[in-house]
Amino acid sequence: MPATDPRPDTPANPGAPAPDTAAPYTATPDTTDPGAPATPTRPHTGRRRNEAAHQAILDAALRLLATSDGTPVTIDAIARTAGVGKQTVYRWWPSKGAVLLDALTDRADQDVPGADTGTLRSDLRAFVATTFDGAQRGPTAPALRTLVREAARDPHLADLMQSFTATRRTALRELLARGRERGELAEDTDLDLVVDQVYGVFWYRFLLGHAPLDGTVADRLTRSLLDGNGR
Amino acid sequence: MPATDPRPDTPANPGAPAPDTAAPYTATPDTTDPGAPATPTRPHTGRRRNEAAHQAILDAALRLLATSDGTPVTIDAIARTAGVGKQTVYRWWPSKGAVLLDALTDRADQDVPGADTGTLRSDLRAFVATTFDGAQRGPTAPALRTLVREAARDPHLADLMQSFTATRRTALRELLARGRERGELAEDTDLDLVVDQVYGVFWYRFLLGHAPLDGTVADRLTRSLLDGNGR
DNA sequence: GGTTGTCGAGACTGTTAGTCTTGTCAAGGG
DNA sequence: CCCTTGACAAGACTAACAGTCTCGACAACC
Repeated sequence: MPATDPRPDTPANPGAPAPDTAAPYTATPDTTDPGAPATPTRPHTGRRRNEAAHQAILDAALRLLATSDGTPVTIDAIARTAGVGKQTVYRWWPSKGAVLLDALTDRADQDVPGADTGTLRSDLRAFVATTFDGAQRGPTAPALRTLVREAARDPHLADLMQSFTATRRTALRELLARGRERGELAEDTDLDLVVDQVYGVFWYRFLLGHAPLDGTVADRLTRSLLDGNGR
Repeated sequence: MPATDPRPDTPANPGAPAPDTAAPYTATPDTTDPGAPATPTRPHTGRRRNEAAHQAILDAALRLLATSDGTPVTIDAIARTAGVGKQTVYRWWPSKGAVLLDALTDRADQDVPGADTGTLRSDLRAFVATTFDGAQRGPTAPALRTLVREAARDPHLADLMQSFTATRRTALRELLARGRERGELAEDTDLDLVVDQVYGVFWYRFLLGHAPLDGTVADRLTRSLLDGNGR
């Protein structure tokens, strides 16, 4: 995504054919440039960026990320799988982590569930359930787990991930603030703590995998947050 | 608890070169184990283990762990700091992670707060506050953070850490079960979920450091868990 | 004195992130 | 038509680091 892409001109052409294997993608496919670039700051000299290679790298990264059994994904493997030189990867991304995160966000549905269903309880329940579900569907789960593992050692990636997750944290916080304004939460509720209870449980179970993260748990967590467990 | 180092001159314990001290993972220096492990098959020949080196390694590891600014602690650095050969480290610990965890647990007060103060609320409050406090006092915090970062890439260490934390998880669960039997928790309470809410928040905030983990938060979390936030 | 096993020191292997080099190829500009 | 510019694949290279292996010395016991 643009956040990690140092290039000023984004082709904005997401419908790339997405080569499935290590096919060398025929370096003469495009482009005649559909539509003039938005800001032609400079007439641009030299060979143009190979968009097919760009996508091939992201695809390869995501595929490796998804099938990695816990072992770290290497840049060499990504480049080889994409049929691309290593330098081509480093020309467009500053670090391995940036490639990985970009690969994940390139495909992950970016819909942050913040719908207003009328009551805090159902809003919260939906948010939690969607979060739990979304992280475990498709190739997302192993990819995300690998990504976090990499982030533990790569401060650059850790930063990127934090701003990535901040979006969702904010959405949840606003959902809660809405409920508090409606009087569905005690006025002295520490919203940040509630947010951290949700995401704390989520990441804790997601990463350790010692307990489920399903609809039942989403229900119980919602109830616990709103009603407590005492009596 | 550590050391005990009976001077080698008086082998009250004839064989078994020192796995009786702090060494849960038992590097098994010799013996090829298929025989009876408890009985010393041989009266021990050869030079004895240098207990000073053992402690020097643990001390060096803890010091590096505590002063590490996020960068991983290397075995070379530990050995050099301890004035010890690298092989001496690997003779007694199976991996870097094992050394690090041992260094931490060697010093960390192992008191798991499970005292029965009479009411679930105060038990829980004390447990949470002690957990929050204990992790942030002294050299523990940076060491623990580094350890988790290492564990993210080292499955062996991840295992060790999981059994290390299991003790505390169990203590908390029993504390909750006691309260439930007393009727202070709803009978259908999902104890594991409550445990994960506590430790989820703890680790989440501890590792990300985006929000405090102090007495006030401990109070609020306890209240949230027991009474909920809704109204 | 002989055997055994530890010691410090450090060379060595294998892996990986990231850089640099080389020869090539596409897109302009003159 | 050639020349400059910059992307490209391939792969050599550097720098870390975990973990292994070897060596000569040394200590404890027979």
